[in-house]
Parts: sequence; structure tokens; C-alpha cells
Amino acid sequence: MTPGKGELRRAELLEAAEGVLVTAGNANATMRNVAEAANVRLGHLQHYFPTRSDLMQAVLERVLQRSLAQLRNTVGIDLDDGGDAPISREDTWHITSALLAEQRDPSTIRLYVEIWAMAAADEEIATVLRGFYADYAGYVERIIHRTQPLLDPGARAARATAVIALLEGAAVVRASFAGLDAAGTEDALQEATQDLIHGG
Amino acid sequence: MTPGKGELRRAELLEAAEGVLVTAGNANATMRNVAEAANVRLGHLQHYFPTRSDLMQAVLERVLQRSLAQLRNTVGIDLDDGGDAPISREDTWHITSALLAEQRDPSTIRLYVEIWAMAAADEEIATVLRGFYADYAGYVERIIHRTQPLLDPGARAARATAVIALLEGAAVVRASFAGLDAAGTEDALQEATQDLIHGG
DNA sequence: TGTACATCAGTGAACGCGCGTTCACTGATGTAC
DNA sequence: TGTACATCAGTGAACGCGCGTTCACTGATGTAC
Repeated sequence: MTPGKGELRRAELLEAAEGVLVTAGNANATMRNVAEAANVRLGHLQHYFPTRSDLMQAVLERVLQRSLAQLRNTVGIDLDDGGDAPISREDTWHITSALLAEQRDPSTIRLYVEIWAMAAADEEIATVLRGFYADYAGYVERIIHRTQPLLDPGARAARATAVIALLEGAAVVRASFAGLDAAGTEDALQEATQDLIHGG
Repeated sequence: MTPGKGELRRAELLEAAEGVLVTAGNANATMRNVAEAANVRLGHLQHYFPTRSDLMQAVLERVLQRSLAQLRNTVGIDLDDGGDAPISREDTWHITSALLAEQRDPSTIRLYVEIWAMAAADEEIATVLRGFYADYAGYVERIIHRTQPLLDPGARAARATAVIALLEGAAVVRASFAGLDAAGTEDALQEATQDLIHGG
């Protein structure tokens, strides 16, 4: 089923909205600014997203789904095939390296900082975000399960949360507004992440 | 020099502003809402803080100074006395435990999430925030220097940044909007922090 | 193939509201002589 | 001790602006017969 014209327009508008959110922040991501960025009249934007809440909800879901897809793609190992082939230290080294690199992208950082602030103020958004982090954690847990099959589920979940904390924290401290992105930081972060995944 | 009436009023207004920021977020921390929370007329608030930017800048500085003071107090060791008495694993265990506990306070988390978003949109705020993180990192570096005197400065700085990343990330993932605050997470985070401080 | 009609894409004007900011003002407190 | 004056604390009304939302509208595209 090829997407209709409406679907395409919708995607364009979401793309524009995300762009405004990244460059100008939630406060300035107004219906008018998004419409202007999409080269569309205000009323037209509202034809697809009647309220600002509708628009933001849709942007959020798009961003979160893309993040999960990117995670699966970065890991590059099918964790859902029922197998339990072990993942080597070398494999996870490449994975954590790639994940940490992704967490340095200014657009991504900005996006998540805005999303956190939005979620803190809006329980509906918080619910969606919790779902995302639950999926995220579940995914990391499966990686840990392959590297440390003997670890009990509780410890595994705790390790997964700690890994995500490290990744999210890495995004924060290396953001331009924190300015702690010194040489060597990447290595320190990666070794810590490795230790969490492989146990120490 | 005892603070004059004006100083006291100023502090009251900043306290009220911070309260509104925590409970309602930056978007709703309007001059009118802050004035109402402080039981003061709008014009009166503006007598002390002529513009919203003045008010927010003052709130920010107050929050950051308090955080650094709290850090010094939590560590409880005078790092500036010129001495180099080693800090034991037991000492840092208590310190990281206390720091992680502080990073679970919903008000603090909310405050920092709002500050990050504000800093991402406002270079003036970002500059102040970078100064804070530089102080923060310098402080953690001195702790690491006491625990691992032989570590070279570059690696020490990298470790300090990684420690801060872990702490900030811990705040994010355990926030109610992320919902990853499971039992055992605290231990996993703490062990990872310990490894970073003491080397592995 | 043509026509009538419904649905969809897109426009444009207007609304009420809360916002930051400006400003003239009143009353209280301090200070000089 | 009293008075004149300046400074400071606090009030209240008004402004212009951008916001989300509503709504009536036009033109294009699809669909039924």
C-alpha cells in the first residue's frame, strides 16, 4: 500500500515541526512557525493537526519510534530470533561506541531535552515516554542477557537502567550548554558502559 | 552586615519563582504567576526584577550556587586545604550514595530539566550553566586526584565528566517521566560510579 | 464518456486571552540640617 | 526634636503582540451511475 497524498503531507508537516522544535525549542514551536517552516498556511496545518497537542503528540511518537528503529539498526543483531548466541566484548564495543556517538548529535540532544521538559509538564506525554524507555530498557536487557546469561533478572534490569542512564547522561554533559565534551571522555564513558554490560 | 528589607524581599521572590518553575515549568513561570505565588502585585515583582530575563537569570544563579554548596557539604571533605590525604573506598561510597540519593528528588530533576531546555534556547543561560559544570567537574576531579594520585590529568578529567554523566543520567532515567526507577538500579549506578572514581 | 455530488486539500479572517513591558502614581522609610 | 526632601516599597491601569482556536470559504480530486 503506497502512501496517499495526505500521508505524504502529514509526514512533511511532522518533519517541519520537528525541525522547528530542534532549532527553536518547544516554546517557539508554535502552530504559525511550524506552518511557515512547512510553507503552508496556518489553517492548512490545522487541517491535518487540529490542535497543537495533536501535532506535538505525533512529533513525539515519530521521534521515539525512529530512536528505537535506530537502536535496532545500530545493534545489528536480531535479538528476537529466539536464539541465545553469545555477544562478544568486541561486538558490544562497537555497539556502545556507535550509541555514544549518536548521543553527541546536537539535534538529538536538543530534541530529548525538550521532550523531557514537555513530559515533566504533561502526563499524557510522560505516559508515551515511559513506554519508550520501557522498550529501550527491555532491548538493553536482552543484550545483557546474551552477554551474561547467568545474571538474575533483577540485576539485569538494574544494569540496563544504569546503561541507559550513562547514555542519557552522556548526551547531557556533552551538550554545548554543559561543555564537558573533553578528549578522553568518550573512552571513559565507553569503558563504564562495557563494565555494566559485561559485569565486573 | 545583616541583609536589608530589600534583600529579604528579593530572596522571597526568588524562592517563589523557583517554586513556580518546579511545579509549573518554564512555560508557565510567568511574571504574573510568580507574583501571585509570592503574594505580591505584578508591578512590585518588576520593581525587583524589571524583566523576566532578570528574574530567570537570578533564579538560575541561586539554584546553581545552592547545588555546588550542597555538593561541598555532601562530600564533607575540605579539598582546598592543600593536603592530599587519600580518600578511601568507604568514604567515596558514602559520597556517591548521597549524591545519587539527591539526584532522585523530583523537584531537583524538574529544575534541571527546565534549566537544560532554557540553556539550549538561550546562550546567556548556557554560559552560566557551562561555568557551573566546569566547577562541578573540577570538584569531582579533585576527589579523583585524591583516590588515584597517579592518574594523568587528561584521564582524570575524562573520568570526572563520566561521573557527572552518570549522575545526571541517573536523574533523567529515574524521573517519573522515564519510569526506570527499579529496585537495584541504585546499586548498579553506584558501583559504576565507584569504578570510575577508583579506576578499574 | 459525461455528469452530479461528496470528499479532501488548502485559504484567510477573526476571536478572545495571557503575555511582557511601560508608566504614572501612592505611601512608607530613611536622611540631612 | 522637628521639618524638608530623597529614596525606596508597592500599586494599578494600560499597551501592543503573538498565541491557539474557530469557522466559513474556495478549489481540486475522487466516485457513483
